[in-house]
Amino acid sequence: MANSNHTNHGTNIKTLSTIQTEVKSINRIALSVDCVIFGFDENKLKVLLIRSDLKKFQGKWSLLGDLVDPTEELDSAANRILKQRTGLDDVYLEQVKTFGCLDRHPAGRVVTVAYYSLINIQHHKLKILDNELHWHDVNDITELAFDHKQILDSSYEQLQRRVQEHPLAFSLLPKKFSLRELQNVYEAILDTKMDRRNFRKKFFAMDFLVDIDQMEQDVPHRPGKLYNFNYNKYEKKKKKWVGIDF
Amino acid sequence: MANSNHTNHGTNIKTLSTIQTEVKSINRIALSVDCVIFGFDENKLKVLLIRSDLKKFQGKWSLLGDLVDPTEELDSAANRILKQRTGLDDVYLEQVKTFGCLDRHPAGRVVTVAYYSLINIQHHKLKILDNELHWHDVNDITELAFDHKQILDSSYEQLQRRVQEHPLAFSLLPKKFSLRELQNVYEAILDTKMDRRNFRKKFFAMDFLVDIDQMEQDVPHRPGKLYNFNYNKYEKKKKKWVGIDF
DNA sequence: AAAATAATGTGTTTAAATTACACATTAAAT
DNA sequence: ATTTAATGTGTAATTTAAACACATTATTTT
Repeated sequence: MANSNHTNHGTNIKTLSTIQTEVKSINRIALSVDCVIFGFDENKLKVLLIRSDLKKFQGKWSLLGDLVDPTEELDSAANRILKQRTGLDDVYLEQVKTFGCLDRHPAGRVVTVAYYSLINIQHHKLKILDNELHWHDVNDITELAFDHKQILDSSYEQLQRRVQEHPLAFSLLPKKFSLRELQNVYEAILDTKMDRRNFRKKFFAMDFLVDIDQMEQDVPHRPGKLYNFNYNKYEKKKKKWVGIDF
Repeated sequence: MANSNHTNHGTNIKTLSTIQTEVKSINRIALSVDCVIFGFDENKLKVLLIRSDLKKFQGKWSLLGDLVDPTEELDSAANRILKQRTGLDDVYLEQVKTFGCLDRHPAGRVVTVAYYSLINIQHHKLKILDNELHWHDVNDITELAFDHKQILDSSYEQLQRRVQEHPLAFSLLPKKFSLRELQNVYEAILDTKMDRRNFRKKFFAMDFLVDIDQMEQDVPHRPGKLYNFNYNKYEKKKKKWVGIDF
């Protein structure tokens, strides 16, 4: 933003650049961050929700969010919420979109910046326990408090797009995973079935999987081999793609 | 956002749901919208910039933006800026990302929601004239006021991604266009050269171009045929794609 | 008026990527 | 020892993308 104040098309345009000291209090707006926390369990894509305790949304579930402090970075606010709710640091976090409908919050104008994050459910299973937090199947959610269903939908769509072009799926899995687990993640996120042979072929061709020479443990069937994802190699080789298709 | 106030991991979490009436003034933040206005001229991708009149950024160029009024929708603010600066309604507009670095604005904490828009330069050429607005080659920009270079880069990257999967390019062209012009747009945005025959084949195969049985006028060479893009047909047939590639 | 110019317009061949598809192997469970 | 249920692997067919050259048309130049 920020510019000169010209008269243009008969409209007097005053902008931030004319404000030399501070933005007037009357122009300020409450800002929040909402986190769509995705997990993967029982071959389903899950999202972590909390019961709303607002009267207006009694009994409804909502995303995890909080106001942004004026001295706090947006990403820091998102990370703070994740740490508070899951106990996890260093989770995959990506901004999705900002939602600012005038009537989206009963407390008045609250603009919210949506993030989604991908976590490994096993890593924090112990930390939910009590309270009103629960994992929900993404595909079973029909209604949420506020405009959170809309935020969830946008986030899920962005996840579906991004997971096809970036190595996100691994953030939902343990460091060691079998190809079957990996395929299950993709099938859950993209809501589709894939051919096992072609799936394996594709990933082996990419050459980012490291055979760590270990097998699955405690599975009720023939154990599969375990792999790591080599992020360093990916960072070096990742492709810039060009193609038109719609 | 919005939830209960639990004690969790030793941290007392108070959130919006505890605020029944209104968010405290002290928690509010100035919010702006910045528009990256893309155009296409002389076979180059252009962006509309204005000279900053902030002392701190004297002589520097900046994006077009303004504060969001607390009673104004985010999209409305973006449309208002576009209308003010270009005189255009109904332009293609897409939210990119929200930038909120603590020190991004000298006037204090100002969080800005970035949008990019695609307009046909010819349609409003008359309206810039005076004032400090100018079109700049996207690829020649090395520095901008505020964090606007970063905003431009993010917007340009998003445009490059989206233009490959959605029919955005047509928003930069007149309703009637030749295949050569269309290819020039893609080559400018993606910064690449394409084979003319394969390009035409691809678009004819998509079957969204309507031959309007007219030829280019006043071109200093053999005129090409003119086409429309059939948005209705596209909306009906657009594909949901599934594939993994990174 | 004729020749030169500079762009449009079109098909085929080759290579690469994706899809479809079936059977042997291994460890666990019975 | 047998059954079960998953892992693990290769090839052929199809589709998609890439490479590539020449005739055509309107304009411009001579």
